Amino acid sequence: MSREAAQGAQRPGVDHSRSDLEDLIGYNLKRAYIIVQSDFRDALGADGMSARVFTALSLCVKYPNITQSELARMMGIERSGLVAIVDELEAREHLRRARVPGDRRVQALVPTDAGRAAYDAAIQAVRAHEDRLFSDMTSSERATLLALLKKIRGLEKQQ
Amino acid sequence: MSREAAQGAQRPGVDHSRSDLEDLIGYNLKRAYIIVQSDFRDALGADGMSARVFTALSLCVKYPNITQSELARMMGIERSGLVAIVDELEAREHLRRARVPGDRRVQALVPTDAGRAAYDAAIQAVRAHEDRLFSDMTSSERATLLALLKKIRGLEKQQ
DNA sequence: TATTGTTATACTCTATAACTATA
DNA sequence: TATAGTTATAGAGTATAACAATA
Repeated sequence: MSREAAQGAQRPGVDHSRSDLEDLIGYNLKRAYIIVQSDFRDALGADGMSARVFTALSLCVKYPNITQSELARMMGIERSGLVAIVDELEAREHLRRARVPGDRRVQALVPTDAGRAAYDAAIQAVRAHEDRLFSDMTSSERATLLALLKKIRGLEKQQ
Repeated sequence: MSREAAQGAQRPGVDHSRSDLEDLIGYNLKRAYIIVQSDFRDALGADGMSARVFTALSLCVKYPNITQSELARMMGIERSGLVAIVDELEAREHLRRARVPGDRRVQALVPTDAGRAAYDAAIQAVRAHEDRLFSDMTSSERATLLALLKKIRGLEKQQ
């Protein structure tokens, strides 16, 4: 007899097969997030970019000459936390910190050709990872999920 | 003129208003997760339980006499990581480690009356937090989101 | 005074490896 | 040999506070 069955037997008539947790969006969001992030890591390999480095590179490619402060704000992290991310991308020679004429406080982030190529390869790998992981979900389900997640993102309180 | 507009002007005809990231489930999942977890923390207060401690207590209440190994497996974390969680719950006097007759290696986790009361209060606070945070979403949208997140949870590769 | 990038530091969460006591 | 709980340790990822350079 399994432990679960043994526990259930302690309180007859009560369904122990589902926890309160299973009804919580936060709990399900966390568990789903862990699965997807784990698969992302596997897909990009041992020396691949982490999700946050990939995100930073994506935004630098999309918005060349973005400043670190702007990038941090877009990513929802502190400026201080971005330093190590930019350091890594610079060490990989995917971008460089460029001085901006007119404001010597600012560092513009400029992707290199190698950085753009690395991003193109990475985004293909990431799309392949999602296509494979979510192959049991229909396009409609994926679109619905995306829309609902964006709705949650819209609920964020502005600070 | 905004920076985004300035950047868009650099490559006419290309829509820079949306990043590749916005189409990725993983990215949206992460951003949504951060918002919900942050609101969870605010809702439970400065000396409230963290999400993982709340989860552990929930499972202990639901499955009294669960072992630490079983609880770790249910939570998807290592046994070693559970020690600090159980330590905290024991320090709060929400549960106790009980010796099990017949196998002296095992510690059964038994919620106290105070633990059950604390859980009842916490689950109410958590439900209130989700009801408030997701008040712009219909019951149908929330149910759909839950179902899709559970579908992702079902994709986890078994180790 | 305010902002940009940076450093120092600490905290949370997690994992791996090794240990002990039991089985 | 294998398992349950534990400890030591390290690595992400994050935040806060303070600083120098610059505006």
